[in-house]
Amino acid sequence: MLIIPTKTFFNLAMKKQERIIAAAVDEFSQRRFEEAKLSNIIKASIIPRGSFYQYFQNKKDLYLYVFKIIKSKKLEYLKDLLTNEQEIPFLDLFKLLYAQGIKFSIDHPEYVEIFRLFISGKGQLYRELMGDGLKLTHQHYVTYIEIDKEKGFIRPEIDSNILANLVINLTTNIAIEEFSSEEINYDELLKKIDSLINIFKKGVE
Amino acid sequence: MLIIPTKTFFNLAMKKQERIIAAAVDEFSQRRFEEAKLSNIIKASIIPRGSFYQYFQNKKDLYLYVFKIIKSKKLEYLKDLLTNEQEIPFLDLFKLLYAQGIKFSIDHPEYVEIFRLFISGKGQLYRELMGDGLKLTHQHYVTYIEIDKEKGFIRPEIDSNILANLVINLTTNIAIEEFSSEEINYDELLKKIDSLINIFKKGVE
DNA sequence: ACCTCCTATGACGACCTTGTCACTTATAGA
DNA sequence: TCTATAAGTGACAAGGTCGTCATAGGAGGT
Repeated sequence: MLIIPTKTFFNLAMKKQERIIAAAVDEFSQRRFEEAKLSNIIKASIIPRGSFYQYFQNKKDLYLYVFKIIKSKKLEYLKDLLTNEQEIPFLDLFKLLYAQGIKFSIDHPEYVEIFRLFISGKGQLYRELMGDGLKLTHQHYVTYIEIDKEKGFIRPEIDSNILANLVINLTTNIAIEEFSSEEINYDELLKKIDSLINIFKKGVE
Repeated sequence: MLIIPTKTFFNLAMKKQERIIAAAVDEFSQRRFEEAKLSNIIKASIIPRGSFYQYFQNKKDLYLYVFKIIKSKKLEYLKDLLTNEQEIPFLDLFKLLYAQGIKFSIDHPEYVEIFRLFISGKGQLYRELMGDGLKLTHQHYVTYIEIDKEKGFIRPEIDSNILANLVINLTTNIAIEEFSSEEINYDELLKKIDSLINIFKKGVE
């Protein structure tokens, strides 16, 4: 999955590179990959069609590059948590991850939109890029959950797989549904998350 | 949102009508509306291009008709529950709805696939067809939850909106993720649902 | 046999997309 | 100033889409 914009692309003036990427982000956040129009990107970044093909092999190449940028930006938000050095209980760790995810959404709504379109596509690209990524995350979570069970933080009857699924589903779906469109207040969001996590912790009854 | 295949369509021999719908279901379950190709449907149902436009105004018309069929079939599975005459507690009602939803998924995987593509599209069509449908469901659920709170089935501190969201998210997403691809055992599924509902009821701690 | 109404048919126009290619311009070093 | 290398350029081919239209076919009534 090597992503190679041409050497030519990197030789370009920074402003030009940025203009192209910005145009691509704009287009890809409005239309999923298959429907996104290179013509729009070209128009918006004011480069001739021919030039584009000197920077990237094709539309997909550009998409992958944009995706790579997004991925690394998101990682910056999560990297401290992902190691879980302090062995935080699973649900608390999840709360933090969730909160960081939301922070990311607020800072970069277009990126989130691209990701949302990507996720919901479930097309060939999805399988290509995500591969077993989600399965790994799932396994990861299951491990944390099992550890929590041993420590007595989580009841042993709970099905680890189902809980992990639930939680993954939350991050990929609810976060977006709930928080992307309307005007957003970070502190209020944190309260919502608390509320949500509490449902999981104590149950509703 | 009137859907009108032509009178001509209904005059057609039943077999022919079914052939066309089957081809449409097949195509629309593989590609979302925008990407679905009329050419494929025409090829698969072995009718000339010109004929198609005597049965339906256009691609969208056909899609709407297919969608209408799916909707009514799904309603058959849920109709007894939706009235909630016996005033079943919310989470138990939800369990039943969920189970019926899964039964539907098993019986009509192609329909589910069409619906999944539709949901994930979030395009213009989505807004047109769903309108405030989901918001109504949400409000519906919130009402049930509040009733349960009064009855003491649900703790009053629980945020009704968040719980309703969570539950809606489950029906539209997890059911599909979890249960569509692999070989399926209905009884085992029911156990899984129980397990899931129990997380909500009792919490994980 | 004729006339009317409904259905069948596929070539075609209009449109749009991606990627190519032959050609031009600019830059930088000798 | 000359030359080599890099970047700029847009018309165009190839391929695909949807929806139309002019014409053909068939069934039934008079």
